[in-house]
Amino acid sequence: MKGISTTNTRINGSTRDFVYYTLKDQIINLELEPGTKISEKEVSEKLKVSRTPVREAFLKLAQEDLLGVFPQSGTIVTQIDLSLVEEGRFIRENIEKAIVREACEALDDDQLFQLETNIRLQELCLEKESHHKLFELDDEFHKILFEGCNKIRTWNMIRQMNSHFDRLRMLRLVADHNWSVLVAQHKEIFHFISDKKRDEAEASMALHLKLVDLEKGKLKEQYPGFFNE
Amino acid sequence: MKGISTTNTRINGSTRDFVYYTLKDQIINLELEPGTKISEKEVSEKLKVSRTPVREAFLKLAQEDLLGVFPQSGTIVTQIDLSLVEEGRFIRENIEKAIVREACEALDDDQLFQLETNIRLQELCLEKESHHKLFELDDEFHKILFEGCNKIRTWNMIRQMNSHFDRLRMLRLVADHNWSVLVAQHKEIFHFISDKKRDEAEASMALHLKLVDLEKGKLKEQYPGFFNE
DNA sequence: GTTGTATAACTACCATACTAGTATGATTAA
DNA sequence: TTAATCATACTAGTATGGTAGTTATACAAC
Repeated sequence: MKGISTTNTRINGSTRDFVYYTLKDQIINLELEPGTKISEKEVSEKLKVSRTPVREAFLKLAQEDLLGVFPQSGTIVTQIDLSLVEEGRFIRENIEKAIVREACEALDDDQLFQLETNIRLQELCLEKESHHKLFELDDEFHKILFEGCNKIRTWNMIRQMNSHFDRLRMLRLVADHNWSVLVAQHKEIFHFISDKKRDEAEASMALHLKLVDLEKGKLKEQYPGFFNE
Repeated sequence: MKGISTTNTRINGSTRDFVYYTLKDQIINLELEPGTKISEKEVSEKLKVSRTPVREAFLKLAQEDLLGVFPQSGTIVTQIDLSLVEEGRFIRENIEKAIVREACEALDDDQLFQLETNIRLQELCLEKESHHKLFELDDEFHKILFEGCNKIRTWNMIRQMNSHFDRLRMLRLVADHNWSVLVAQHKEIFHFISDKKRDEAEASMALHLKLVDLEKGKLKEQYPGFFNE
């Protein structure tokens, strides 16, 4: 039961979404560690809601492979599955390579400005060492690209598909490896886009999304028990 | 309420999944036409189950954008959204181009044989004019490629993301346009794979997934009311 | 010590009752 | 005739009770 916060601030209107976002946050941030056993009843009591919305939140999280539901038995926070991480990465790489090419043509001045602003904020996070915020800005950066290409639903799909990838990203930030590389790459991608250098932008993006890959093994050593197999 | 079958054969164990697959089938097959209004209570009575599993099936279908749920108001089968179709197609194209390249190396003899068998069956469907079966075989063909590359979950994700695309594919088959082109393309892709011609395979796949695109407008004219905007 | 079994304490699943919004249509007033 | 209001009949959202299946433990037999 450890880690389930009781702060009751509803982000969204519906109870179901409130439970969903609360749990997802805690899972991605690894406050709810992989392997932790949880139950509908337990969560419903902690969050002071009935079991129905909790159950529905569980279903959604199970679809993202963040929870493993075993009928009549129990529910656990899944371990990080490296082959799932790889599939997520594979999807992101191939989609975003195409996106970044399109972005070279599609982005308007306002969106380019948004990217620039975003990068500045990332640099600020480097100084302040606030990795949570950096995590969000990283997502935001990529999201802007998808918005510019009118493919926001594609982005949402990727986000759903990449929960395992996200937990690894979070680990990487916490483990305090070179954040600056990440920001530098964003910067590079931005410049290639605004210069409309499609091939370079694509290559840079591909490299960017291979970063995590390299650190997989290291992280698995550092945090065994978070991983399966 | 038209179109909601009452045959009570459980494919899967859980009531929830039974409801989910029943409804999804009917939506993709356009038995439940876009725009149709349905309600939890109505479906639960027809299928003789309680509202809870129906509700949970609704949630899942809503996540795939096949149902639009309006709180305290009602639920409808969504219209086919061409921009969603395009996003689905975009994803498939970029992922499957990468997959088919990998497939040139990754597929073993057994899997190549599976593809060959599949194509034979497709040809049979051409003669028999059974478009439902052809639809399934089409999916199966692509699925084999993903399996061969150890990316089955990527395929599942794509399937989820492509419900709108699927409805258009179904329309295309029903509207009885040249099915033989489709089968011929599968054949071509197969040969490029077994000959390990990566570039040609990729190009062929890209073309294959652009087919639907061309017929969009035609189908929209033929079936207005199925589409939004 | 090991194995088999009964049982008690869980679990998620499903059914149903209740709540609170929303749309609609009749009624009334202008 | 038109516009506003209220009653009513819907809807999905939430709460809760009961069921059937699983797991773990205690204890008996070997």
